[in-house]
Amino acid sequence: MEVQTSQNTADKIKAVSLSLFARKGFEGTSLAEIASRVGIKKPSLYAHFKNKEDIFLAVIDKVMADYIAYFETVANKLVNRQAEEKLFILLKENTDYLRDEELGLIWKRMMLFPHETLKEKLKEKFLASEEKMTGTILAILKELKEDGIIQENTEEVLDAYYCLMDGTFEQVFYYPEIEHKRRLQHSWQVFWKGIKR
Amino acid sequence: MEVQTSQNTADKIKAVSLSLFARKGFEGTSLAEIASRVGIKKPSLYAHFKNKEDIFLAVIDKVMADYIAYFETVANKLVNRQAEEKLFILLKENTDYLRDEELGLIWKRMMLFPHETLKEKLKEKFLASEEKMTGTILAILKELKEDGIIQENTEEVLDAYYCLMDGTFEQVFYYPEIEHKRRLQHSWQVFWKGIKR
DNA sequence: GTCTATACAACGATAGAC
DNA sequence: GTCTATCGTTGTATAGAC
Repeated sequence: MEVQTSQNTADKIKAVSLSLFARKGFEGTSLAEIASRVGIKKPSLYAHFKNKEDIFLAVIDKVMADYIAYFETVANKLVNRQAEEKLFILLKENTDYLRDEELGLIWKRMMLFPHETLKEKLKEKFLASEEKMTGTILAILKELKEDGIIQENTEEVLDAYYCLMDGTFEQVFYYPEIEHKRRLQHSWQVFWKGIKR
Repeated sequence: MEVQTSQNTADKIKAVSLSLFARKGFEGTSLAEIASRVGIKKPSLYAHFKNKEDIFLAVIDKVMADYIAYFETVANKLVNRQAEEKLFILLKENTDYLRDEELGLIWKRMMLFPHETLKEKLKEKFLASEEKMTGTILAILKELKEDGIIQENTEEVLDAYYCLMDGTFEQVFYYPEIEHKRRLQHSWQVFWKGIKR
């Protein structure tokens, strides 16, 4: 196995494109700017990718893979923790990860304004990661219920947790980190009081 | 005062543009398509607006004005209601209004991915409506606190309420109406339990 | 794999006749 | 106020030499 000392051109294209697609969207990003930032001429892009959509899909694949990999490391952080802590860590780590501007932005763009012709492909990829998340959450809720810490109505708790997650996710982009932290803390406290026995 | 029997051309342009900007964004919308849907030729647009940005700003102005007007009618619905109900109605009406696909989409786009050169102008317009909202919420919370119904920590309650609002707003776009209604109900129940004395 | 050169369509915008 | 005609630019994409 060879050691990769530096990014090859295809990877560099993907990295540059991620940044541009995140900030400017699919239509707002031109191949000319991508090529320029990579340091090659426009036609050279076609030696690595079939066309613009092909570049976009490669970027999305990487974003998804990175997110799922990150989720695995978070799941590892949860072992040997109290169930209550697990629920909070899951929430906090998620927003911390997506706070990374470019990652969070492209994630948001994908989910809210998917490019028309790529809608179906994106939805598939997204559903896989969502199922994983729900499985993890449900396991924690089961634990909490068996210990008699939270109420019995799992669906209510799960719906409220996802709403909490979506709300804090949204707010990552409006507010500076320090303010967001306070809002997250407060929202969590109310949520926790709301689901306790 | 004359009675307007049908839309004039400028209004038609704004209506068509709202729909296109909402679904395709600023860059994704072409003047050719706007003109085509209005039923005129491209250069005729310039008899009504200075350029593309000018059309976009006119659309945004209308969206904002409509939203503020709607908020007024909601505020009227609140009188003679219990404070708890007020808080819920405010939440529900807001998502109901933004559920209108085109309105909600362009609102979301504006706030999350404002067009670079229009960022400042949009922010101003948005802040005005947000202040109004916060004022209304705080008045309700004060009422609830004085009656000893909810806890004393107003900042915590306000932060959690906004998170609830942002979360349900986000979910308007993911889930079909019937599922969203259930999620809203559940999230609200947990929130309410969480802020009660 | 990278380049120059170029094709070709679509873009926003303007000129000027009616 | 609407049109035809057209400008200049930029967009994606391809051909073919090195």
